[in-house]
Amino acid sequence: MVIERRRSISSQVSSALSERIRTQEYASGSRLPSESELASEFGVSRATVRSALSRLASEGLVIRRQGDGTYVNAHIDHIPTRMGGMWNFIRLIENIGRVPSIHLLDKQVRPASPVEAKALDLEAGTSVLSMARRFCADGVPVILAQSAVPLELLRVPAEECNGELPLGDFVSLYYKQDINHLITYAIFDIQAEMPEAEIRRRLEFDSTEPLLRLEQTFYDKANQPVFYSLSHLRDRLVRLRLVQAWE
Amino acid sequence: MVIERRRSISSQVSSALSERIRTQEYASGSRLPSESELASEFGVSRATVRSALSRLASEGLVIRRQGDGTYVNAHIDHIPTRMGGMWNFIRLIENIGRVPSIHLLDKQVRPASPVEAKALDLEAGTSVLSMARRFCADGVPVILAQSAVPLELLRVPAEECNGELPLGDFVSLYYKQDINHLITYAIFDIQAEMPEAEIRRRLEFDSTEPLLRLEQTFYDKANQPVFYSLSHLRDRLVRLRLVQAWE
DNA sequence: TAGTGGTCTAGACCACAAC
DNA sequence: TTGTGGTCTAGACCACTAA
Repeated sequence: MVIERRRSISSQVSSALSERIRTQEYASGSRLPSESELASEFGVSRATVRSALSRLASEGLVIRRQGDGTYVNAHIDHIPTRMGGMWNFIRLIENIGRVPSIHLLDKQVRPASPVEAKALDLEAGTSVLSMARRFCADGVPVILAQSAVPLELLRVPAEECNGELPLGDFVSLYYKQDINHLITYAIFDIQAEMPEAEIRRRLEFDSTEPLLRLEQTFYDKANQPVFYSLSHLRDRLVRLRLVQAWE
Repeated sequence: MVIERRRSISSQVSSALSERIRTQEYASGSRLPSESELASEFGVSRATVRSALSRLASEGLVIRRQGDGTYVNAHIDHIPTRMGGMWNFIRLIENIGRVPSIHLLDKQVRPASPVEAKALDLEAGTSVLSMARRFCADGVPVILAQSAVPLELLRVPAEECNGELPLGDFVSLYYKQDINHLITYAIFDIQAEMPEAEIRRRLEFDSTEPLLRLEQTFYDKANQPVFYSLSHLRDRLVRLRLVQAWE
């Protein structure tokens, strides 16, 4: 592994390790080299290796046992969504082994609705870029997302924004700041809901099955909301699964 | 703060800091003392303070800004559930400002159902302690939980287990190992569901509102499942909200 | 420019599990 | 007993923000 200067060393080490797990170089359930060995191999301090391993452990990818060793978590192989993958619908769909696609149903600049204004901490009537998007798995509609972005945060005109990009790309391309430097945390609200006719129509199904209603608000470092989205998921088709690791 | 030897120093520091936030000693939105100042005050190294602050940041309780300072997250005041609080129904109910109570509806030792056997990685027909429990908020039923524990993990006879204890207490009292040393991670599966008549009856409501269906499996350090639970939440009454902090 | 948080190091000691 | 991960320190330097 070539150490670059741009990214932090511990982040590069953790990427390298998770890559080895992905490629089965460290087989599922097997024990990793000890922290000291990894430190020698990468030419970094043990503290740096520990920082990298902590990240993997918090994702549930490895399990650390004092006095014993660090092991690849065998159960996690089949878990599609780690904590934090909840906002990433593309990954959610890929994780069930389907090919994801995004279709823009509607895009307009309009005054924020009362709910959006409250969530985004805007004056009533402030303009937002509103988009309705449909996520499909192998062409089957599975998620409907209605999102709102404060116009003032965009560095390009709303007309030039491609509404069929994943959230990460969208933010990287059109926001005034990079997503990694922009978003620090998000709040999710999960409910079960019987969808209205309009939502059923847009998801192209007509049964009476309830949907997962997922409300998401993303905040930046200044603790200002920068993205709001209300989504409906056909949870029979795309599963919402999370991993929670203790410390 | 008196430093004890039992708990780790960083854990004690993080408890002390979150207590100060709770009591408004550090007001909502205000800046905390710098890491160096906190290190001097507690008489520990800056690295230890950083470790404590990292925990709070991952819970979304504080926001750290390089070159600026560490701030109490003002938005989090109204967020009832941090990531990881999902398994704690008592806290979920307290967080909406209600008084929680647990009622045992059913308790028996029986062979694991196929679903339970699969989740708990048991041979078909292995005995489990099965409990049906109802959680109330101010006396109103809001959550129904059906749990299964492998009998062999208990250090007391099933008859002596009090079924009206929160999960943490239950594990502490009756499992062969302490919960903090036992459970390392959990997997959650969330769906929306129209409840069967039996579930509606036990939750004492009769409308056609859909419920959140929450499937939880807890794993120990040896990566063995130790607790399985299938719950139904009246999400109109008790909200499922999560905070996800980036690194 | 001063002060903040972010990263990294080298070394020490401890708690714990396997042998 | 040996080797593992868990904790902590003191110090250094960097990246960034605010004044």
